[in-house]
Amino acid sequence: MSQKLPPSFYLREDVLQISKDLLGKYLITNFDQKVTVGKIVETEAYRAPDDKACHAHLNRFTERTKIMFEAGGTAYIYLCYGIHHLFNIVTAPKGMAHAVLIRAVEPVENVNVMLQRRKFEKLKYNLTAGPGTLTKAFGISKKQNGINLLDKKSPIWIEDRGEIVLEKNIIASPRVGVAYAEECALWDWRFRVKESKWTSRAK
DNA sequence: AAGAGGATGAACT
DNA sequence: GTTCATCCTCTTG
Repeated sequence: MSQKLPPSFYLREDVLQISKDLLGKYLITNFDQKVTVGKIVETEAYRAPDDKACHAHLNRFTERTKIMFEAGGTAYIYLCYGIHHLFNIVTAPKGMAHAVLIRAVEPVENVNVMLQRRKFEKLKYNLTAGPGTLTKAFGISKKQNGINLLDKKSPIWIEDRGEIVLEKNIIASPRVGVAYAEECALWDWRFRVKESKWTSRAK
């Protein structure tokens, strides 16, 4: 049992709930006829206009942030520190700038392709732990910014394979790298699967 | 037109 | 724990 998540999943207005619901779902990319699959084990929520850590804080609308105002199900990918491509999923109806950052996945299928892209000799727990590393392992880059994950031709999509992560198995903690966001930096908007070895370093 | 800084990761010591 | 790789976006003048 394996099904692409429907638009209704992304169009909800509770980005915190969606961030938690995405745990245990499957991220799949298909580039160069290579299909890679990973189970999502760590996410972070960003929500304009009140969240100071969100690029679209106060609904700031620029060339970069305009993607976040698209309808739920759109990919928001941008370059961080000049090096890392970070993959977010836009949520909520068009006009609301909410997004979920995918921070870590557990490698599931075609791990050898991920190893190749990362230039790893053998499998290690940091293969896909961290928002910048998983995009590299999955071949995601800024070029896919703005695509619709629900589009039949999309090379990136999310599947539900019937797994449910219970609330008690989810650890909420403050987001990382957002110290500048003042009181918002304290919000527990980072979610990870409790027993997973594939999340980025614990706090 | 220019400059600062960032939702990070890896390789150091 | 520290450093640095490295470039796009936004702000300021």
